[in-house]
Amino acid sequence: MLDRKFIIDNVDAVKLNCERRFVRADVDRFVSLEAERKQLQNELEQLQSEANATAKQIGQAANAEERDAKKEIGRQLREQVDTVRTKLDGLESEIDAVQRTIPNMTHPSAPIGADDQSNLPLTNGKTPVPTYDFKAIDHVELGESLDLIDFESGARVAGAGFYFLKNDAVLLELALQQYALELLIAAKFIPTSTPDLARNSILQGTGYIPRGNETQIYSIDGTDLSLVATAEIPLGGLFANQTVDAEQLPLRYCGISHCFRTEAGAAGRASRGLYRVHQFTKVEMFAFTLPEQSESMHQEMLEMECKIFDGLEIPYRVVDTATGDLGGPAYRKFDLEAWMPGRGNNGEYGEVTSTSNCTDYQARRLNARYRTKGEKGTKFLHTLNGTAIAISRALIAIMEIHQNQDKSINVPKVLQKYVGKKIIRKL
RNA sequence: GGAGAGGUGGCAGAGUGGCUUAAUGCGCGGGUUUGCUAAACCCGUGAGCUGUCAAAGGCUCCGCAGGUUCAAAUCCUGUCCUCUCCGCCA
Repeated sequence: MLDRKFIIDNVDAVKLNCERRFVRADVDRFVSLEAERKQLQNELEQLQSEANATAKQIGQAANAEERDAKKEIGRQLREQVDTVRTKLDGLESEIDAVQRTIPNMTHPSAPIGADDQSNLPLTNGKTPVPTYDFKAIDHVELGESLDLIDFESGARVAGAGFYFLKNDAVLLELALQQYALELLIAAKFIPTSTPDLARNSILQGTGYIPRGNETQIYSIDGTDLSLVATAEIPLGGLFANQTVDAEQLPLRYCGISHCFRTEAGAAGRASRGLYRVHQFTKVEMFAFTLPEQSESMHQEMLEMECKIFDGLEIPYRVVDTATGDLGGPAYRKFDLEAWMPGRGNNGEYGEVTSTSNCTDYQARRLNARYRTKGEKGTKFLHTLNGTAIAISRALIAIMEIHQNQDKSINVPKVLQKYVGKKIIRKL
């Protein structure tokens, strides 16, 4: 969330930002509630101060009479304190609710627009979009033909949106993780394998909403836990309520996790096959930085994503995400959209990675701070996340881009040593 | 899963209802002494919020959340975590 003082001091900028992001947030209400809160807070502290002083006098009182008299005063003061505190608590949760609806500020260069139609294409990957002298087919058909993906059994076992990977698809899944991890480790990212479940407080801290109608999250009944939608959640939780020394920054992590998403309401041709599923495996990058480091870290993550997909010989474009398409915590977001020849009628770009700079918005809610040597106090970290490789979507791109007329698939050179073959053919 | 012990500042560690303004030590910062280093000595040193030109001051925080009380690190309840033992288990 945004800093309260910042909102008060920059009401117009915050309102304009909400408009540009097409978010409805009652900033005026926030301002008036916050003013009310401050006044109540002062009142409360005044009463507490008096009550504390009275309590102290009782301990030092000379005789029982005096003590009893003071006790009565103390009792009354505490009653008033309770009354004010109850009011304040109510106000506090109201303010918090409004504050949560206010999104992060936006990078001045981010394109302004309501949805992904306004995303601004920036660059293209090294691999050109290929032309085929045959009718390219989609990964669902390829997967069926080569016995790589079993959607029917997935549906029978766990419902629509689940699938079995089989045969060489399993090797590809592992190969992609290994490949990405090697690049990441070389770039000083600390590899982790994260919990697939997390406490709801961590979900909330990261900006995910565990329950409610539009939740993307599966929660575990009877517990305080949810299945994670991305390793961003446990990795963000690494420094929840922690303070790190500034010298240690930036801290680069990557995490392998399963990702679980309810995808309520999403369906249709664009979500066919592996594109929108309830479970997939992902290697995620996550970084904690000083404020002045976050922009360059964002570029670094973007470059890593490009490197990974250039290495896989997949054509893609980089887009700068439009204001209306940004998630609440993101200050700026870049997506890689891979060319998927089997998508749509004659191929379409489909999102394969995404990297966000959340500045201090996420850290404030997580209460993740840093301390600078020689300076008093602590400040909020900046957090960034980025997809290194989301297996399901990467598989779509690989299968569809590297397909041959006979429905075989060429294994990208960088993966051959893991898969143990150069081409995947019908058995 | 069962039984027990515990969680206090950056670290160690005292504190069983009011004299706690959380002792003391280490660490850290500054200073004095001093060929240099070391040592000794002196001073300072938790966080958040509020307040101010700056301060002083006030409030909150002893894992977390509640409760009892005029008053809670201290008593009670719940919860999380750690350790020991037992059980189960890849």
